[in-house]
Amino acid sequence: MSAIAVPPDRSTLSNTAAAVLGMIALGARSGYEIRRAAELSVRFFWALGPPQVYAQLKALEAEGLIAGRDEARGERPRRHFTLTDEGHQALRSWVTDPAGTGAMELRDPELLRLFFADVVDHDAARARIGQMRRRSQEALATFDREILPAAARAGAAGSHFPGHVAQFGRELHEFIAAWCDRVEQTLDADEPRRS
Amino acid sequence: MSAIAVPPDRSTLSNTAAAVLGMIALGARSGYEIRRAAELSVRFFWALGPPQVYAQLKALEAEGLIAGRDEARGERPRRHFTLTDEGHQALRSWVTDPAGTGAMELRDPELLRLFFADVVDHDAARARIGQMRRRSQEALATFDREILPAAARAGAAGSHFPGHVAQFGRELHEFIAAWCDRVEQTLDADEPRRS
DNA sequence: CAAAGCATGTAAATAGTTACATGATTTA
DNA sequence: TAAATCATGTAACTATTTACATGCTTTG
Repeated sequence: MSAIAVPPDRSTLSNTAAAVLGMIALGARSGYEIRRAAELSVRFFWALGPPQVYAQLKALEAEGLIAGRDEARGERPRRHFTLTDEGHQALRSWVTDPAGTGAMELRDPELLRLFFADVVDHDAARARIGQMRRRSQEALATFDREILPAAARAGAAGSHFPGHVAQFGRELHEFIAAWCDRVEQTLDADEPRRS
Repeated sequence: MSAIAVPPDRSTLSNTAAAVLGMIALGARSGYEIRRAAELSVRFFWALGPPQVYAQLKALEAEGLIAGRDEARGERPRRHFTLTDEGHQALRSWVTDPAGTGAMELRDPELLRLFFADVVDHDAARARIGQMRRRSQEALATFDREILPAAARAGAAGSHFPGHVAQFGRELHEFIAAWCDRVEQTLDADEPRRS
């Protein structure tokens, strides 16, 4: 009953390390490019902060999974990275690894408020649901405007799964918006809104 | 364009503080009871680790939002808490606060692997999708066996929103499982599995 | 060429997790 | 009464975020 999610020995990549490695495999070269590309793709199911990106680049290079070369412009440092053969192999192993799974973690302040909405009146609760629906509608717009086009570019370059996953994100928010509509109707049925 | 998510001044509760406060409002008395109840309810959209619970209890009591009394048994310490009037008011303000919203954060190692699945062959990718579907099916079983019954108990005691939110969780995993089926079919259409 | 914005990276602070320590209570 | 399990809490560690520092590049 081994409960270890991600062993700290470096034979297996951590998820964050793999995310950085994978972004390079998809064509991002510098830490900055990784950050930008991640904002348009993995961001919605695996956020990466700047320090994590640079820390992982350092560690991955030390392990020989990526090779960096200096591309500084003047005083401004810059490093460009590519995968080594070991890096490609490590990424494939990580994707395949049947032991390498884990729970989906969700963290949503709006659902949290809704959970406790019995302490306020129905109008306030309905306001929360409206807020939650609006948030998903804005997310849908972001997917259509930014994330799906970026995934389409990856698809044109031969990588199809970013598109599948982006589509998942879009449909997830459609599901949430539709759910908000349904609870709101349930609430209205329970206690009709006084017009 | 104030980008501050949760101001550190204590006129507004942090989400985690509110989660603890809310669990007490719903009837949990000790840190331990909060932890147990949280595992059966808010866990799936707002996880709470033990140290966070006890840290928040201390802070909430210092602010006068909860009142604690000693209920030790022998050498073993134990404290039972109830909301003060200020605590009730703070919880209502937090639930209502229109500025108190934030992004839904998702973190899913399985989606992350799927995102990079172009580096492996189709059978390996299909295995990942199968893994993801199975995970949601197990989650569905947990909802049916534990989370929905707990929410029903809360409903019997007069709190209906836990039930709505639990239902959201269940339907979310139904959505995910159905999505897995659909991508798998898309993949099979693209490259029929060699039987 | 000055100002604005883009590109690159890091330090410091915060939040969250893992693992454990230990006393009470139940059960064999 | 010994062993197992339940209940309660904490110390130490790790991950993540916020905010910033700074140098290039473009544009008015």
